[in-house]
Amino acid sequence: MVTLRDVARAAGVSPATASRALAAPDMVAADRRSRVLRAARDLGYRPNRAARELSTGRTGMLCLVVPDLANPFFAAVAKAVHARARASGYAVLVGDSDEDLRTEAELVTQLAERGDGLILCSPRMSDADLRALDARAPVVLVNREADGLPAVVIDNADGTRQAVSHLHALGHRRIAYAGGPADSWSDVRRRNGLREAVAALGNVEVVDLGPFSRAFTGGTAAGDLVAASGATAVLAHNDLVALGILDRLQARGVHVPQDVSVVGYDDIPSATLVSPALTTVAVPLDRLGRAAVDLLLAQTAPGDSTDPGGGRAEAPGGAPVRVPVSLVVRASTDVAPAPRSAPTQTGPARTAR
Amino acid sequence: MVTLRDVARAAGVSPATASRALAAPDMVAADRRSRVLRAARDLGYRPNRAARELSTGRTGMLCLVVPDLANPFFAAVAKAVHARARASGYAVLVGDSDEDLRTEAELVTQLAERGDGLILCSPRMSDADLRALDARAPVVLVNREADGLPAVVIDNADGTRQAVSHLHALGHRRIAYAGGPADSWSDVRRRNGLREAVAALGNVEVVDLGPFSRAFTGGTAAGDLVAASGATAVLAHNDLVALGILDRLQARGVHVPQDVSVVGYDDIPSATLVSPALTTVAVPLDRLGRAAVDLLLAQTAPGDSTDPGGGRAEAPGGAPVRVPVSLVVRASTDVAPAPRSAPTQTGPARTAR
DNA sequence: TTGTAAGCGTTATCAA
DNA sequence: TTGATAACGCTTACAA
Repeated sequence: MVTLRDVARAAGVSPATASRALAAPDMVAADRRSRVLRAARDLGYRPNRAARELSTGRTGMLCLVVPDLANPFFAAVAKAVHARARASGYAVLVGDSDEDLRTEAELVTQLAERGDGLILCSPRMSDADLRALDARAPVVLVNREADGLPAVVIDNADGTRQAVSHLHALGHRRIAYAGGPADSWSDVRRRNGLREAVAALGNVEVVDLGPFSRAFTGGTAAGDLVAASGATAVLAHNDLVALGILDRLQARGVHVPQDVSVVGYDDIPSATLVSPALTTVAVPLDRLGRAAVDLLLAQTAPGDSTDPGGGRAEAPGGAPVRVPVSLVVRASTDVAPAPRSAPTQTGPARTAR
Repeated sequence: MVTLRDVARAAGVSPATASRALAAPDMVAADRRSRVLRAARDLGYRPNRAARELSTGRTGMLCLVVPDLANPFFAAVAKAVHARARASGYAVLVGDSDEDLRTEAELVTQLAERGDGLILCSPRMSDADLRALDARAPVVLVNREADGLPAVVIDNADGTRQAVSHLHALGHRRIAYAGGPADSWSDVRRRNGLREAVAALGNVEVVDLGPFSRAFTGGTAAGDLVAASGATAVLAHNDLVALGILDRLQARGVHVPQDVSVVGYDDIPSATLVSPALTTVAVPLDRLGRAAVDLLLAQTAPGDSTDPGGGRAEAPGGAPVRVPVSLVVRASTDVAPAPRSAPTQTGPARTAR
């Protein structure tokens, strides 16, 4: 193994100069610098990570913990985090908690001592535990808020607002909502947006179909209720539920969008793989991931001076970064509602595509 | 920060004894051991990773590089790798090459010096580059073979064999194949399986629809050719292509499976989100990932003695681990083929569901 | 600008 | 079984 001493010797300088020539080129005279650089190249010098870490206390790695890597939602965040981290010279240590609180707790404590900071995606941990963790290593929350911890969240309420507004514009006046689990942090917020939007509109009626599992099967169950609800449109907690509804409605001979319009949330890739393609509230997962990295690096950054008004990233403990969402209109809401009459009739659409 | 010296001092022993008490408990007297353990606990001692790494040369991390984390195929592998690595006390450094050769090359060299070994999933690098990398750090290939490097691959050919056999049993005698890119390592093997199966059966005819992009859109293009081919069944390179075919056929009024049966490959989650649900060759991604970790750890393992006939994992440089695949029959091949007549007719199915 | 030398926290070697 | 002590390879005061 080639060490810095070897390079220094070959270049005829001290190890300190060699170190500086590589890390802080401006601090060393041009001729010596080039000698060092060449020696390093010739010898195939690769700095020893562990030694550097031991000396500096920084690993150049950040940790990302998600509930499920195989979930397209979190996979997209992971991809974005990786890209942004890499662009800043960081490697990514990834943790999959398998949707389990205990696993999550173990994972974060293990990873905390391996990286320079943690990005926690939809963590289930308590606020207190999160704060305790933050004392060990800088933490950034994604899709979750806790006390004053830096966080980046989706503007959940605004998404439902947009969806309702879209449906209202199409003429829908009776809209069903197929919500997620009652204890879901995001569903509460999506419901709030729904309530506000409806209140603002005045002439819209909402049928709460009740909570459903956040999966395709949840949607299957919801589908039957939609058909019986007399609603001309349904807004689902997320795309998986919406896809389940779509499938169930079609199996029952209810045409989408002619008889019932369907709107999802998240815009997972599958939304475009079905017909009709799903209108949905697109969540910019890549922005979520990028913002999280920026927030973390802002805390971790060496130039951690007071920096008055300098950095563009949120100050630690500042207000959460709220990422905007946007409705993507596709075929599943392509037409105006049929006249409000029998719930499950399959009459001709008022407006054909 | 609490160091090992602090613990040693508190326990009234030397740092060396403290180190041993924690790492190799049997090497130290019971009384001292318990004193050290208690002191460590009381003081909240957390060993410094960097120092340990510097001293031992081992990081306790392994690196995983995939072409695309957001691809459900690779996401599943990543999840499995993570789970298996964690069970063995390893953390996972993840790299996403974004399907780009240059990025992949940079990534692997960067990661190689951070972990104890690399798992490369469907790498695009040349055999020579892979060998060169292996000289730096232990490498295990997934879904790729190169020289004598340890690898774990899918039994691609067998999957197509199973699919053809299934279709043949249903009565199909004219089968279309919508292949992937010509330079695809796996498509070549899937084609081989197809050829062999057809040769063995004797009375089956294959229509090669040509290469398609491995995406949904590739399937859309293939769909039209299927309809025109006069085939009663189509086998696609992968599920995405199959889904595209499904969508296109349905848009054209061709009923699946009554008019044409469709079979995919991979069994991505979306395969069950469409109707009819997709019959497909299921690839056990979790086994792929687990096997890869086992293979890597077998190389990395400290007890690297000759171990005659001991370990259950493949010897480095041994034959690639070949993971079996299995056909999952779903609705998209649920009926016997309609009588061979006009290519795109939408006549009634011979057998209803 | 450069060099010397003192760490960084562990593990491993070698006597005792 | 234990304890000094020397690595491990790099960074960084501090001096020159």
